Amino acid sequence: MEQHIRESLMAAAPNLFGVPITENIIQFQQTRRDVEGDLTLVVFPFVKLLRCAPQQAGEKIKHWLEQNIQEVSHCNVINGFLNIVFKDTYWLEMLQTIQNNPQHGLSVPNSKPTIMVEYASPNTNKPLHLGHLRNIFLGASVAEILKAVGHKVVRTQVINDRGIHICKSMLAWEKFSPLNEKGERETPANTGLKGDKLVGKYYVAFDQALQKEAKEILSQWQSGNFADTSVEIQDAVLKFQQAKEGKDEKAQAAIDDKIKELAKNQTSILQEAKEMLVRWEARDPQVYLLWTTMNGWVYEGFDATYAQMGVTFDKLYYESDTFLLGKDQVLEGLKKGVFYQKEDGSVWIDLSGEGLDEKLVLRSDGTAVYMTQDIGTAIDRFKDFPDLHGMVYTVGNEQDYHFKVLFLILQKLGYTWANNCFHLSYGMVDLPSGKMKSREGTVVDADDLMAEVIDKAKIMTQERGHLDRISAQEREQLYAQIGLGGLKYYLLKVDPKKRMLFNPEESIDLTGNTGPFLQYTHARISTLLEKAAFDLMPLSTAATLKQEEREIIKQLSLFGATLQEAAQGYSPAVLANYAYDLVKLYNTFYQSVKILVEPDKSLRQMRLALSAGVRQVLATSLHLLGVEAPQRM
RNA sequence: GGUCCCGUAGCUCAGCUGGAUAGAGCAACUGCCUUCUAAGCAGUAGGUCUUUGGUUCGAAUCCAAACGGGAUCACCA
Repeated sequence: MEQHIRESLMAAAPNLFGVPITENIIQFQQTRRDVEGDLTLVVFPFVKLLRCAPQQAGEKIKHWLEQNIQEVSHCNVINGFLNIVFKDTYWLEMLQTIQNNPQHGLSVPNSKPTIMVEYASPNTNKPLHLGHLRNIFLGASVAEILKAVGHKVVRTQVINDRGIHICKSMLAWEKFSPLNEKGERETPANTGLKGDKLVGKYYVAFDQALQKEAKEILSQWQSGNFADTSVEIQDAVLKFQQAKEGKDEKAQAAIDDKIKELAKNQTSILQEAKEMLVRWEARDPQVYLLWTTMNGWVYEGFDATYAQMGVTFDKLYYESDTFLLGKDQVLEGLKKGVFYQKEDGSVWIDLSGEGLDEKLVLRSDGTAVYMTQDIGTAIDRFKDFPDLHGMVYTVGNEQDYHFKVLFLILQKLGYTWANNCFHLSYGMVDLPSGKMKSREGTVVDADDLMAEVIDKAKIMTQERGHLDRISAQEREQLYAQIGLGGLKYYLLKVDPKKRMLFNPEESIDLTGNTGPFLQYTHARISTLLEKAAFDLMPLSTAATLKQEEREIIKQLSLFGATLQEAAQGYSPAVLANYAYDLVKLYNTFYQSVKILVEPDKSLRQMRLALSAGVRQVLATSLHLLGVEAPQRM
């Protein structure tokens, strides 16, 4: 409609104003809520052109609109704003169109290029936590949104299944696991523990042992005992200790940390873990068996968590398969002059021209670093999926710099698709008590949180729900839908790039801007339509619309554009806020108007159609957010 | 210190491709269930949009600086 008015106005401009106008003069915006109108044209840009007061210019356009645009009922000009009111028939036809199209707002599936969306990407040494939840819900939702606007989507994750941190839990399990009466070490089967939890337990055990040993070494150093320490380390420690003299508290603490780091490196347990990594890289059968076994436990645990979360993946990448990738590309890039080599053999890229630093891409011993691997993996993915057009990496904002560099390197290597790669960077999740720190035990476990939220939903639903016609089994399902729906919505309604506060109490709230609030409205409309035995039928276009009703149709008509905006900005929050606004409008309507008991048949039918439209768009929105839409609650 | 992100009501957040009197929710207070689900609705109260300059007919929105919070600057991943 905007486009229609814009084009007509531009075509008429030479006659109407005596001069042609450009597109950017015609600026539309949403009409203020306290003013009559469905669409507002900003008059100011015309003022200069026409050399008259805003009021005059507005009146002129107003008359033209009223006479030449069929859908316009009337207009008013206030303070340089031209508010256009459309005819009721225009809105009723809009409602009819929405009603006839169950795909309203969505694009044709697979009509746009393939995008790979990466999210989750956990380490296999500990269970998933709250931070992962934000990551996963975000990535999963963005994948759905991209699909809805027509992209083909490949959902993927990289499983960080190798490295020193994995060896730590393996080693600790070998060293510290008690034996049962059959002489077996602890397993998920003989302890009943979830696999990822069991492995995580030993990762913690490793850290405790490491801290303990490091502490002993530190106290030896403090008392001047360097018997078990090499001369180089001793020198370094002494140097640091001297450097502390005369520094402020903060600087001293920083130096202490460095000394502690040295002590940790001296521990026998860390040495053992490093040796284990070497043996893993040499494919030592014993270590490999241990590795496969323990990772297997973790995968079983993760699968259970993902199932509870309701997320899936189309393709998995394992770091153990990909960690050697990228070296060839780096060497090739070296030939092409993209990279350069230092005397010690290490390979670097100079990004100072782009305002960044120099960055290492290959160690002097020829082994790969994180960046090397990511270069290789990205290129590999485009080989795996020849029709791939771009990628979305859902990774925390502490890696902003890394991805900036990665995309630049890929560009410089000549991969044009690098321009279609996007780092979906999201802020950290804070707790009211501050930052989550695994060492201080303030990490919120994903499984625990989901269970808690479902439990709370159960209690609250039993208090106020309408459960009489729901079977016991369906009730359990409903509690999970409400609990998880609330949690997902809570994490997704905030702009991804912003750091957010996780308040455990608010996350399971049912009132206000919450998941259950949206679900409730969906359930309420569902039972309403069921009771009315609602069926689609042509609407009478003769009805007069109340303000509440036209507001809703207007909002429904914006769904497609909102979806595009959410896709473009990779922001489920945009969609969440849209859905919330829609629900608020509907609830106002619902409370102020009779529907089922409305005696006028065509009015009743129109209001039911309106309700059905809201339910349809709401259900779609919730689905795109990964939130389930219950029929009753 | 360099670079990047953030700063809006007591709290959590919208609004940010410049436009009218800056919006929600929570918390507080007042009403509304003998009528379709009150997990709802209507209302009251709460703001120098961190500060200072600049651009503009017009700035929460754009630019610059300052202040405050965070991240990041490894031959770690």
